[in-house]
Amino acid sequence: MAATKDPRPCSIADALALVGEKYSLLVLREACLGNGRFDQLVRNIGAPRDILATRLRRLVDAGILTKRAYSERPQRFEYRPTQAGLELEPVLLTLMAWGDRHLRRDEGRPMVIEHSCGNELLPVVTCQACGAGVHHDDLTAHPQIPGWSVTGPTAA
Amino acid sequence: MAATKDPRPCSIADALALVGEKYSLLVLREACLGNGRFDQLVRNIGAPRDILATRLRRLVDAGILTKRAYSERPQRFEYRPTQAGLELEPVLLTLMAWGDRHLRRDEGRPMVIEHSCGNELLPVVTCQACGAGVHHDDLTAHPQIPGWSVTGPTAA
DNA sequence: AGGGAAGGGTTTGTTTTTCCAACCCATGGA
DNA sequence: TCCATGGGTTGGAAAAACAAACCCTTCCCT
Repeated sequence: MAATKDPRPCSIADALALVGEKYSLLVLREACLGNGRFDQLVRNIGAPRDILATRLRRLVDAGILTKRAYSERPQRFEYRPTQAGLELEPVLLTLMAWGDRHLRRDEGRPMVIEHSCGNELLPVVTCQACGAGVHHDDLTAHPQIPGWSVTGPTAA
Repeated sequence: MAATKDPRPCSIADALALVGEKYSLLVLREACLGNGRFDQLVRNIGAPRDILATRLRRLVDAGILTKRAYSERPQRFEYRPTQAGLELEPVLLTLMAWGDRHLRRDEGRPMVIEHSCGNELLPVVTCQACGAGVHHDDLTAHPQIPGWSVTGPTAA
């Protein structure tokens, strides 16, 4: 049996250990928008400068951002998303859509994303195999690790 | 021009203000899995009990979870996702897939999700209008709020 | 040459959160 | 009766966030 004090092994938890700290995903948002300079990040995110510096180091170490000079003399830097960082963008888009739907029922949206197809982007999470939109009731969880079963309606 | 100290208005930031605190999304994960009892949450998440109690209050207040009794005498409670909570599940799935890809290249995955189509779920974020998978280069951001423009390759 | 200002941070000291362990209370079972 | 279970609350110590000030280099203006 699992020892009485370690949590469920989980990629969500692991991902959040990297990008789940306060401001981290907002840093990634700005980097994806092309606003990767330190003072832009400070202004657009509203985070304390020291915390931001800490987050940037972590995200660079994790391979989610890179720090590149956009000017030598004077040295000036810019943070850009790596491939791994760009692959987190769908998480941001999905979260943004959720916020638009549930937190802004009557206000306008602060940002609209246009897809290259010409329409406004409404992100939908689909099953790669069948293409259908994903809904809770269509899912069955299969824990791969002994001792970490699941009890509810999503159970294996 | 915007005052020198308020951040960009953003649904991602607003959503994270609700579910971005440490453990909140893991609570939702367990609730979605059907493990919504206090001691299950403590064990499966590994969070301090007092923090968990705080998070649960916040998530219930935010309308993401509901607290329902599964037994009177003795009173025993269970937290279940609301509709709004279920609609956050795609965020979790997308994050899990990212973690599986980037944080576990060589280990096995801790959990596999089966879709009702019979295949293993690989979540893909698509454009509702055209059905295509979403990639960074296909997106153009249109800020709706004067003063919050965007500079980079995703610019409007 | 002197005096900013911009950019990218670091330092210092204070306020919040987290964390851990212990405790509490009601019911139920041995 | 005594202990276990479930669902928390409490108190004190440790860690993190915060705000404001500071630092350093290079450019620009006069």
